[in-house]
Amino acid sequence: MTRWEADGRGRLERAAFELFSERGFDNTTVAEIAQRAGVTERTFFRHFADKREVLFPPEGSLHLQELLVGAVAGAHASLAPIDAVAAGLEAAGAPFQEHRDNARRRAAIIAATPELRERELIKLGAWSTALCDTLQRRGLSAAAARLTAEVAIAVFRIAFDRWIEDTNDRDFPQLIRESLAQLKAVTAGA
Amino acid sequence: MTRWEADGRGRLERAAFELFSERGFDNTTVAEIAQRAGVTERTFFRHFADKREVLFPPEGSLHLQELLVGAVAGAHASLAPIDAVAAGLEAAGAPFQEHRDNARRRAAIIAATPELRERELIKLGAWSTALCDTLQRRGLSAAAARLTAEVAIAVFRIAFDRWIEDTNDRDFPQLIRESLAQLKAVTAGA
DNA sequence: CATGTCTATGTCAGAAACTGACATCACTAT
DNA sequence: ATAGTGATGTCAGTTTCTGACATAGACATG
Repeated sequence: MTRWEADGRGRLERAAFELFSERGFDNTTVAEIAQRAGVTERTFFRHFADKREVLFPPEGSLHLQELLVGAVAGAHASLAPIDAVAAGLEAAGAPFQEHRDNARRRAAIIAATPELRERELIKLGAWSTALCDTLQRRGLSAAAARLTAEVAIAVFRIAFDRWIEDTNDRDFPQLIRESLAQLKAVTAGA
Repeated sequence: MTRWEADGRGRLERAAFELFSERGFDNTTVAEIAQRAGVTERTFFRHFADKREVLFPPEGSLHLQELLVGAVAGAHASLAPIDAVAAGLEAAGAPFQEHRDNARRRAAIIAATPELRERELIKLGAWSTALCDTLQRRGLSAAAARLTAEVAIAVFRIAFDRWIEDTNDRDFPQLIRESLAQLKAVTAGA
């Protein structure tokens, strides 16, 4: 038993999610989030570096990054980098499958606010950096690794957006494969 | 004669650039920028939506976006999309050539502060959207256009970073072509 | 059992980023 | 002349975020 209700951080995340959904990010103050979670505003800022960060908890983002990097690092050495990366993207995408409604709500919140889109972009940038390191460890040159990593993340974002918008319930890994195939077609040139 | 010194906006941009260079973005207040420019803090916020925006004036960003889009739209219809895009990227990159020192200083400021990197990413995202529209007007499917546009911007960013870091004074268009060639190699698969 | 340390939180004051409402004053058109 | 326009100043207020210090339960140690 602690002095306070357990999992203050989780309560803050849920309160923020609800309030952002109801009235939008801009029309929600940190004080309101804290109040709904039953803590102080100051406590909010001890858990999250800033107001946006509450939507990007490390459990989610870091975990996915590890899946991505792990799958790429573990892919058979004979695989071309781009195909090792494909395996990584599918691995990172798989966990979403069961949380589609939630993912959609979250995407809606983020899409509605430029500030949040900025944050999302830089989070994906971190994935790209991690992926780049991993690819270099697979023997790729720094230049090729950077390019591959950036393009891979672009493919992930596009596949994710398609998955969110998709009305036919196609599964995420499949959309990754399709996007990647389209990438190969598009870059093949004339 | 107006009541005030001319070009308050430009003075604010220059003052901000200097101060950010000298002491960094975080250690500079808007009040200080305004003071150096000889205006009020309130005036700053009438010219720029927020403190970061002063580093991303529309004259720069929008102009380049028009070069990019214009070159792609004007590229010969027989060109493959990816090659039309290559022409656009070179066109957008060309103006930098003569302002390399300035570009480098600016890049240093941005690289030093996550908040500014976020803003830069979203600005490039706008380029991507504009490019996507243009590609669709060239007859590309929405899906292929999005993919091509995102990848193109990734190539631009990478080429730009290489150009900034480059010690051999290679020119920007050339770096674009090299990066694009590398992209084709990397996506070709095994 | 007493005592001390650790950790998560509360309290408070304050800086800095931003916003809305209203005033001012040169310039411009009628 | 007079009225209107546009860029700025003034000022009060909200919101985000930070630093310093206090508090209370959990836990270990003697």
